[in-house]
Order: sequence, then structure tokens, then C-alpha cells
Amino acid sequence: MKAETFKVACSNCNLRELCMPVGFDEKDMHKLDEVVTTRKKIKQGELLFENGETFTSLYAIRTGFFKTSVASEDGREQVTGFQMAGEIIGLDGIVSDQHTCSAVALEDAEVCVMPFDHIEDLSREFPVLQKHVHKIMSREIVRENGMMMLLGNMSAEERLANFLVNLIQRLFARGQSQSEFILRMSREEIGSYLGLKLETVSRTFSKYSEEGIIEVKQRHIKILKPDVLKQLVKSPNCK
Amino acid sequence: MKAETFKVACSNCNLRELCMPVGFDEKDMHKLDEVVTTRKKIKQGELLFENGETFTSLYAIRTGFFKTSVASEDGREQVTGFQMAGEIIGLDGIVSDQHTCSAVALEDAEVCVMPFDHIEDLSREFPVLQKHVHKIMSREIVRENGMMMLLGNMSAEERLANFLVNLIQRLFARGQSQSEFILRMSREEIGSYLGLKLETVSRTFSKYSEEGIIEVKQRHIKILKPDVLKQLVKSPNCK
DNA sequence: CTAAATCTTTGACGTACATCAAGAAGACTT
DNA sequence: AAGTCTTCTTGATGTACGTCAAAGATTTAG
Repeated sequence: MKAETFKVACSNCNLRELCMPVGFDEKDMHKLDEVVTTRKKIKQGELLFENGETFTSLYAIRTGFFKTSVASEDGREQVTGFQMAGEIIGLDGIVSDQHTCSAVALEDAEVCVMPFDHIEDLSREFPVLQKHVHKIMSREIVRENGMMMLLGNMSAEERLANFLVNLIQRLFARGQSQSEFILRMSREEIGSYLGLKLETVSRTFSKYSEEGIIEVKQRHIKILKPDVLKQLVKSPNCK
Repeated sequence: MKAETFKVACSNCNLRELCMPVGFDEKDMHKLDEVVTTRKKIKQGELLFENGETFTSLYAIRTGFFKTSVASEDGREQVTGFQMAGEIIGLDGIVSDQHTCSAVALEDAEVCVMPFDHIEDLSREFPVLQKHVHKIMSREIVRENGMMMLLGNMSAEERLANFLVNLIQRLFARGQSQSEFILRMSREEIGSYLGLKLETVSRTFSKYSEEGIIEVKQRHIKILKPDVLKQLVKSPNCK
């Protein structure tokens, strides 16, 4: 059940600053529109791509929310990231021409399909696009370095604080409320991402709640003391 | 104390198949030599680059062995990788024009310095180089996804088995003995990489040793039952 | 509107790994 | 060759988080 497709352009996309390079003049901007061939709608719970699937395209998220995950031989799942509007997914597929993780929509979503061949062709023509692609990939590498720090060194409390602060920052960058939001993922998915069990995630939420740092009602989160939360975060030290 | 530098070429480098793209003809091959400006020697214990340092170049390891690590605000260290001959380091620096991790030589080493500007210029000219750069970055992303699985889901025994099997495979690709080798890193560094304490690493080595899977004498490792070790590895499932 | 299914919370208890500590084995120094 | 330092091993003990279980809360199905 493949979702509908549309023909669209980056040049007048309100997310452009989040997902595409700046510094294009009018003329080049329209050439850049060629990066995106179509849009695609993904319903909640559906796969955008799956482990093992042939890699053809990167996807820019226009609306909605995704999780990516890898699976071990014996079926354990590790959530490797949560992605929202303006973010690019599919980079894992480049190395071997097939995806090594799966991407599932956690709410109804729409993505811009960017065939990687187009991206490569255009980025030979436009150095600013080339640079941008490199930065996107490097950013992902740096993010995962940070996740290794989190998974290898941090306590449950630090992990969850990290998770929440990161979420807040990304919501802020999108002009959404930083103090109140709805989690798109289950406790189990948060746990998988943070290397914890769902019970531990739940207990840690409760602990923060008792301490008056946040207010939790199922998936509704209200941040009462963002500063306390930020103090709990010992993010990788960038000089 | 900056190390000496040399002028050299990829075209006659014995590691080319590990670190550079194949499918170049004679003429292009010599253009590719421009990627590497100089070589640089790094003594054991010295830094190749450091967190916070301005990013200029990627480095291809010619000889020697490195670790990369990130540090948290409060000083905890997370080893993010061990790199050997033919591997490329420095990708973390691209996104913000400064390095976010540090690279230390664990034995005397020599690297090829590849200014990233050159790489970008040349890869606009040579699609095969462009593709190769993309694959290197994607490979690192996939590797780190695997590390997240390891750190988030695996027992100490699985982690160490994973570590050893990975090491063996990379030694094999370099024509070295897969059954006997010397670890270049301390128990503490292995522990940091695997999200364990050095005592746990040591105990797990001892356990494998008691079970006749490996022979351990300090940093000398002999693999007696590679198959048993491989069975312990539940690597990410690639369809 | 009721029933079933799913998700979340909370409690009681277990365990894998961490911590603390001390000795042994190498590795560098003079 | 003796002494110092660092790394590694092993034991005893502690603890943060996992596991198991049951009772709300919420969503979906009929």
C-alpha cells in the first residue's frame, strides 16, 4: 500500500533552512528543486524503508515523526534515532546500497524523496550543496559519538535528561513550545534508544516529577525546571 | 613537537585498496595523488588532532594504530573507536569545522594528510572519488549504529566477543594473523569503548580463557576457538 | 457503551556489573 | 639489577537497573 506522491519544490519550502543549504541565489535555488523528485505520505506505523531494502534515496521529513532502528540476529531491537521535520534519513544505505536500519513513522508523515544519484550529480555542480551533504553526514557521526558517550557512561537519570533537553532544543528550532509537548514514542521506544528498560524510563519520569522538574501525564510532558534538567546533562565537551 | 612530513603518492601505495576507490585509470590515478599533500609521523601517545581543534584535513592511516574518544563536561572519556592502517579518521570535524573528538596514536604511526578542500574539489571532478567519500562516511554511521546496539543491548561477554571478532576480521583484511595478535590498547581503553570497567574486561578475558576459547597473556591474545567466539556475536541483522 | 488490547505506573525481588582493595606481572628508570 | 610505575588479575562486597507481576489509564474494536 504505497502512499500518494506529489511534485514539489524546495525553493518555497518553509523548512528549507533546516534541511537545505543557505547561500543559494534565485537561479541556483530552482536547480536545487531537482533534488526532490516527489513527496510521499507515510501513515503512522508504516515503514519508510526497511533493513535489507535497496537504497535509492535520502528522505527529508516534511511533517511527522520517525524512529530508526537496527535489529540483531536474535531479534533484539535498538532504536538508533528519532527524527522530525527538516531532518534527513536514509544515510545508512549509502555504503552498501542497501538499508541496514528501518524507519517507521510514529505519526502520519510526509517526506521529500531525494534520489541519491540526483544528489550526487547536483552536488558536483553546486559546491554549496556538496558541502551541505558532507555536513549532514558528519553531523550524524557526531551525534552518534554523543550517543556512545550516553550509552557507555551515563546513569539512567542523565540519559533521560539528555533525551529531554535534546528534544526541547529541536522543538525550539522548529518554533514549537519547549515547555510543553507530547511524546510521539512509547516508554519502550525511549528505553530502547537510551539503553534502558521501559520500567526504568517510567520510574525516572516519576522521579523527575516528584522533584518538580517536569510534569508527566502519560505522553504529555510539561517542563517545569528546564535549568535543573540542563544541569543533569553532561554533554560531550566541545571546546 | 610537530612530526616530520613527507611528499608521497597514492598511486603506488600498498594500502590503496583499503582506503581509496578502485576503478581509476592510470591518468586519473595520478590526479588522485593530489588528495594527499603530505605524510605525518605521530609517536605513540601523541595526538593527531584534539577536541576543539580547527578541522582542515582527513587522515588516512598508513601505519600504526589510533584511538578516538570524546570527553564529557565532567571529564569522563568515551572511546569511540580504534583505527588501523587503511582507515580514515577526522570525519567528525566536517560539520562544524572543528574536531569534536581527539585521536591518539596507540603506537608509532604515520598518516597521509588529506586537506578536505582538496577532497571536495577533486570529488567534484571524479564521481568515483565522490562516491567513495560518501561511502566512507556512511560506513562510519553504520558502524556507530552497531555500537549503539552493542552498548544498549549486549552483555559484557557479547560485547567482548564482538570486539575480538571485529578485530580479527580487520587484521585478516590486512593479511595479518587472525589467530594471534597483540592488543594495542589497555583494558581500560577496551572497557571505555565497550561501556564496561577494566575489571569486567579482565574478568571476561579470564572467563574465555578458562573456557578454552582464547589464550590471554597480558596483551598477547591467541584465538583458539574462533567459531565459539563468532557464535557469541549477535551482530546487527543484515538481510 | 462495553470489551479487549495496549501502554504506563508501581512494588518486590534478583542480578550483572561496578566499586573497592590488594597482590602479581610487566615495563620503564637509573 | 634494584626500585618505581603502570597495567592486569582476582576476590569481596555494593548497587543501579533489570525482571516479574499486578493494577490503573488510555485507545481501539465491536
